[in-house]
Amino acid sequence: MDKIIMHIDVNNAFLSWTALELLDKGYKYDIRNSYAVIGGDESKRRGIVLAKSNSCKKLGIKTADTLFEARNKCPSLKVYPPNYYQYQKMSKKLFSLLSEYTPDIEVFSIDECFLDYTPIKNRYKSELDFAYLIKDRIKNELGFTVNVGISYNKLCAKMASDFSKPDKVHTLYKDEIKSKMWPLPIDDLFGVGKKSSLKLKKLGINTIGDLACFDVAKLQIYFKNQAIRLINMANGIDDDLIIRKYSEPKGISNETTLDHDVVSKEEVYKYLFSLSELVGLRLRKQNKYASVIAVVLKDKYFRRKSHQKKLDNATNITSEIYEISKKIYDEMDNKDSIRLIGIRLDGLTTNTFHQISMFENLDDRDKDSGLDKVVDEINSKYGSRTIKKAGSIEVNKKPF
DNA sequence: TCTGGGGTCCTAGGACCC
DNA sequence: TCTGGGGTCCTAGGACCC
Repeated sequence: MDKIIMHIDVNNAFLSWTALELLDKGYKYDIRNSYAVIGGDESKRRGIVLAKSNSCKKLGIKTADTLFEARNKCPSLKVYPPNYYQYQKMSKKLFSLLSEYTPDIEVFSIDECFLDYTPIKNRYKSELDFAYLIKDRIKNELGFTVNVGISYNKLCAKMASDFSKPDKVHTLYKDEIKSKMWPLPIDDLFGVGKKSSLKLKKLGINTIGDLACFDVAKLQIYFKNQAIRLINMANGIDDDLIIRKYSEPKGISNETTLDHDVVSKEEVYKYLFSLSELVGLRLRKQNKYASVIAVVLKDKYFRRKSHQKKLDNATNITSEIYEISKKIYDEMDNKDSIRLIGIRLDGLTTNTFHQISMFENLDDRDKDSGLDKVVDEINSKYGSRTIKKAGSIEVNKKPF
């Protein structure tokens, strides 16, 4: 018997959640009903659209547009800054409301999740009944709207929740694939982005239905191993049915766009130090160690470059992360002035297989590890970044 | 005042080993 | 004189997602 999977997706999440925050603070009107977007800080060169109201959408404003573009499309546009603490708070409220019904929930992002309805289906009249129940409860109790997609696998549930918005429940059963999904433009298929859609259109594939019926062998010439997966998806076939209640992160990264392009090595080092602190703290919070450290750069031409190093011994010590990332940066021999810099930790393990090397001073390592612990404790007690080590600069305020 | 930040997965090529 | 091939690990970059 098929499973019944639901996908719950908050409509204009960041905008809705900021709207609620403002109403709470006594704002007289609801920014959801106006020409408003949530956008980054232009003076810090982060001026893009993170979320938009429905009226803005109608004018053609898209997520990730520059605010400059957005204002061209809508001169009376109002821009509000994101508040990630608020978003986290609302996200928690949403998922805890849903958890009242079942533990079988996979959090997919801050504003989306999958829910396995199969084990609880006998408690309700129908899946539609249940979907409307949770949708309306969220609207009435939490104050924002969601879309709910119902299907027999995650892919199709997600496709369904995207059909028409806001505040809607949609189904996409097997016998509805042809009528509801095939007419959609190929760009609407989950996993098909700009590059792939361009390639597909050159092959005459313009709708999901076109792809569903396309010759596999011919598609393989252009998409190699991805061809079968693509055609399967267009036919609503997705073997990933597992609801992952919690999945271990594969990597931890922090990156920051600099408010001006930077060439000086000393300045780069300062950013690397702050980033090391950030990723190190997050790593230690999870009781993990990293065995790969990568430094990521974006130059003024928006070209991304990265360099990584596999460590003999996994680490979670800020000073080690810093020293290694400095070395990696030096090896990159970067000559361009850079716009963004980041550190990514990969190959996360729960223990460090530390081998004593001849040149290593274990006392130092213990000292550094102890220092991290003290700093972490004080920061968690009195608010993050109460303590900053010398030379550290503010790089990021996001709590996640 | 033009273009974020945090992720995952895939691919291709090189090194190295047997 | 000609010139294996399979497997694994590592790295850099690309594509895509929210």
